[in-house]
Amino acid sequence: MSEPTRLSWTDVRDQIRARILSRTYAPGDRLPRDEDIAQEFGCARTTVHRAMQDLAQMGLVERKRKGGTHVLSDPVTRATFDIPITRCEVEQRGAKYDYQLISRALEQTPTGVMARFGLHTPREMLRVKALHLADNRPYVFEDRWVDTQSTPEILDVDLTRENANEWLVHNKPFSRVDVRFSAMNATADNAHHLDTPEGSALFVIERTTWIGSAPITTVQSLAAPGYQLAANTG
Amino acid sequence: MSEPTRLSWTDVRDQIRARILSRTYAPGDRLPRDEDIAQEFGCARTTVHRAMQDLAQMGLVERKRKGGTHVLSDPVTRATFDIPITRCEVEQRGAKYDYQLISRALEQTPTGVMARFGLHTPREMLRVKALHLADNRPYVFEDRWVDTQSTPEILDVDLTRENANEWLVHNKPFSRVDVRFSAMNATADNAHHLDTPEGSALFVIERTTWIGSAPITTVQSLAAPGYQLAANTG
DNA sequence: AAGTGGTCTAGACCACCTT
DNA sequence: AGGTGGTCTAGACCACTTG
Repeated sequence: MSEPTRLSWTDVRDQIRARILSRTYAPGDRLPRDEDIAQEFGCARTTVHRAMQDLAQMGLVERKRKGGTHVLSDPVTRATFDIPITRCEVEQRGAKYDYQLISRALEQTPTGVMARFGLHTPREMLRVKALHLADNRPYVFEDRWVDTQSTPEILDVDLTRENANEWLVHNKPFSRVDVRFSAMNATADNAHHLDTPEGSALFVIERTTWIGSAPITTVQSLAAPGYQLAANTG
Repeated sequence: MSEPTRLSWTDVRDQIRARILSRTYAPGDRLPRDEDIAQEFGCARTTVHRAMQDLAQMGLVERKRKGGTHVLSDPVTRATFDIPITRCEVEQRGAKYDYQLISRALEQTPTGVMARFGLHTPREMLRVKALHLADNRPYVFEDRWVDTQSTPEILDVDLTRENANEWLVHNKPFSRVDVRFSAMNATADNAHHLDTPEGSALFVIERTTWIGSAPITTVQSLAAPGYQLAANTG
């Protein structure tokens, strides 16, 4: 007798997904209750729950207590990106990594930086500009602000030798992060550091972190032309 | 007696995360076995498992059978983005949405498009250029290729009235998607459609979909200057 | 008020990976 | 070979939210 192996939650997930793709469950439809699906597949309700949890996280269905499970009618594409330490990113491309400190100074935060942190009053922070190189070519130019109230230790770090990006990642855990992507034309200053014509289109990553509600750092990373960020597969 | 309420998996997750943030469990460290943690917290192993699953997905720890659970030593920032249907995006900003078809023609795929699909030989596809407007101002210019082998129905759609973006999302489910972000300078043609100076930095979203291994569509969306994409919070 | 998803438990077995 | 995470089950109770 060919007894079928027991269904796993991924099997259930894939079957349900197939039904959604084939419009057996069409956009907007309400799916059967977990318990009924469990009965149909001959598995425990927990297994169906695990499958549904995954589908909900992928953005395929929406689940509400009492409301049941519905196929989203205007599906969104959900993509996840990993933003590694710049050195790791460079080395993973098989390139030689180098780092140059460009400037380091205490400055009052301008309104743009205050907005990123959600602050209403200016504050003195450490501003650090630095360049990351891959195979001796400019790779990413970063303009960073570090809050010296939450992170006074940064003042003692020799940033000519140690990279603020890595020092923070290794020494300053954060509890909240905000990430934004955009594009901008290189200013004369940017262009100079990145060795690219003024006005070049640069890919911009803005990353701001907090510990609790206290600001830690915000950084605007400008990637040299040609930079492309790919979503995680899977 | 104040009997503490039973621990939920989110409580366990938050406690473990706090220990990681406070370096109780430092980067590279191996965490205790799930079962030991369960005993410490006085809960079932399943509950610890659920908590760990979440931490692993956040990119804070790595789990391996037999190898145990380790705190990642080079943590990555993981961010999730939702890319909605353009109309929804515009309407959610409280703006009026409009759409204009710019061109529609059968063309041989150039090498760039073949590469996005992973094809080795050129193929004739339907190329559709269109403009999305918010409050009568150009918002996103899209340059799309639709595979007429997998999606012949597209040839019968009146794209002057119906928007290829939405038609595909509602009628052509996909099983795999690739998303990439970059930046580029507006060409004369782009600049004209987006009503912006030539050379403006444009935010670029490339989105390619397949059903099984068959290509469906690939689209390069160029956002008007000022566009910014924010990661999901939470 | 009642229906539905969310979670917890305890135990069992499986599958992968390191040693 | 053995240790660890991964999953399944069956049952129970809880919590949200809709009618």
